[in-house]
Formats: sequence, C-alpha cells, structure tokens
Amino acid sequence: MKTIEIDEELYQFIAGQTKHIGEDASSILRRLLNFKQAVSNKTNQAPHKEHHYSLFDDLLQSDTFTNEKSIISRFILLLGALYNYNPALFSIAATSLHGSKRQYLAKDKQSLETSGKNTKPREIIGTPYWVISNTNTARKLLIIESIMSDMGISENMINQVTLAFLP
Amino acid sequence: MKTIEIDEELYQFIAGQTKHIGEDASSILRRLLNFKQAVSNKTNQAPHKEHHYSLFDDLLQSDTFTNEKSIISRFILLLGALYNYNPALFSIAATSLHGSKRQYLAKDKQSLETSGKNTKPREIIGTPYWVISNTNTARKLLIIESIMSDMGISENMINQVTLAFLP
DNA sequence: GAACTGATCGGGGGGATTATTT
DNA sequence: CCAAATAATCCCCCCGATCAGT
Repeated sequence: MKTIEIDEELYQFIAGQTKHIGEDASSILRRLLNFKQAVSNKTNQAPHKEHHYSLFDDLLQSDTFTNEKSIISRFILLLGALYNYNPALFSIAATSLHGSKRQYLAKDKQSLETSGKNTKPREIIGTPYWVISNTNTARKLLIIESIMSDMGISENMINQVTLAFLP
Repeated sequence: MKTIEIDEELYQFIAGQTKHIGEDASSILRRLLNFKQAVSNKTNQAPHKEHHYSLFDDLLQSDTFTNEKSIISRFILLLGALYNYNPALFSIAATSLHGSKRQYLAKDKQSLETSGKNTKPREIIGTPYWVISNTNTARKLLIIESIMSDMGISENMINQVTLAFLP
C-alpha cells in the first residue's frame, strides 16, 4: 500500500462516493476513474479471483458507459472492455464468430467490407479489431453474448451485461 | 491535508498522470475526476484567486469534454460549466442575449420554441436552462463568447476556450 | 413454414448553406 | 443597393427497425 496526501475538499468528495460500508479508497477511486488503468495493466498480471470481473462492473457503472445512449456506442465500448479483459480469449471468440456470409469481427476494415454489401465497419478503439455495425439491436446483443460465452464468462455476468446494454 | 491509502498499482497509475513536474496528488486527481466535486461545492465558497478558472481548465482537459466530437455536445457542456461556475452571472448574461427574433437561452423549452420557427431547444443538463441548437458553428461560438464576456471572464481565457471548442 | 441472416431504407440529428432581415 | 447579421431550410450521415432473402 502507498500513502498519498490530498486536500480536505477532495477528501470529502471521495469519501462521499462510498458505495458500501468499509469500502477502501482504492476501490472508490478505481470506480471513479473508470478503472482506466486496468486496460493497460491487466495483460501483464495474473487475473485475481475477486477482481475477475471488476473491469466490467466498472465499465457498466462508469459515466463513459452510461453517458452513451446509443446502442452502437455501448456495443463498441463493451467489445473494447472484453478485448482488454483478455485479448487472447477475445481473439479466439472473435475468429469463430460470423454469420452465414458476413464476418462480424476482424483486425482490418477490408475483410469486413468485402464479406457483405453494407457492413459499415467500425473501429473498436483501444483494440486492433473492427466490428460490423449494420445490424439491429438483437444481433448486436447476440454478438456480445456469444463472445462473452465463448470467453467462458459466467451466465450470471452475461445477464447483468445484457441488462445494462439495453435502453 | 488528509492522507489516504491506495494500492500500489493505482498509485503507479496516478503518478503516471502527472502533467508537470512537482504536481501534487490533489491536482492530478481533480483533473482525472473531471473536477466533478467543484460543481456542487463552488457555490457555497468564496472563489479562490488561483483556482478561479479551474473549472474550465478541468472541463477542457476532461475526457467528458474531449470525447465529445460534435459541436453541439461541447457547446452544451461548456454552457453547463459556465452556469455552474457562477449561476448569478450566467443568468444575467443569458437574459440579455438574443438575436433579432430568436431568444437564445431560457429556463423553459417553450419560450425558445415560440421565439422562432425551428429553434430545436436543448436542455443544458445540470442547469435550469435550455438553449437553441439550430445554428451554425459560428453562432454557437458567438453565444459562448458573448456569455463569457458578459460574465467578466478574461479575454485570454475566452481565447483558450475558443481553441478547445473548435474541431 | 419457421428461424436465422443480410442489408435496404426511413427517421432523426447536426450544422453548413442559403434565404431573409436589418 | 450593398453589406452584415440573423434565421431556418435542407442536405448529409448515422443508426437500427423492418423487410427481404436464405
């Protein structure tokens, strides 16, 4: 543990953000900061049991996520989080996912463009991947669910994400 | 000053966000947290010289602001910050601002709707105000500049905002 | 014919451009 | 009549429901 000094006003603000009794400063700050640091650090450390899904919990609660009202934005944010949670698993899941003609995810825009007539590929920022965007909400949800399932994420967690994803 | 304990990983992350040599933890955290606490606390405390414009500095640097690419989003964010910086001054500035027919700002949607044919009023969240949105970029900038000027904000600060506002 | 997949096309927002007023 | 300022039409592009195809 490390110790840092902050001014009184800021301290009061942070203390006021406690979500449950006894929550420590690290936990509060990670939530408030949208757990941004996890994206870059997660890969070079063994996943820690209790924090297994913290990346999602944090994304789903973050302003970055809830501020986005459109399905497409949340869709891309979620895929980005999934990739950063475990790039290797994500890659496997991404590769095996596709429709009858269209490819849903790829590392380059073109493969997606050429796999259909109007796929409208979108870049998943913070990720080497691109996704198709010309789909209805049901299919977007299906893509998310399929990826999560293939990545071995729990049924329960998938349900939570589904709830947060919809309007 | 208060002392808090945080884990090593989080400490490294925060330390890595230093913008200038010797910047203290409070300063870094306020920036990362988008200075959210200022909005609620600012009104019941005398403005502090050095921090006079910190609300803007922070907004302009915040992800909340820079993530928004559309002019209209930045426009509304900026107006919200101006209101929260000093509601009284903002009200005065808002009331005296209008075109030859249209009213630009009001506390209710209707006044704006009836003052023109297609004003497309938008709510300024975190504020009792609404703004007209059916204008080109030049006029939006004009509105911002006019309000800031009427609120007595320095020429220099206005220029900074202008720069951050455009593409 | 039922279920799944693709992609057209309508709706809506943003804001440059054009019309109108001063 | 021209220039500047202001209003608001209207085009473009994004989103995603709906419909067409498999």
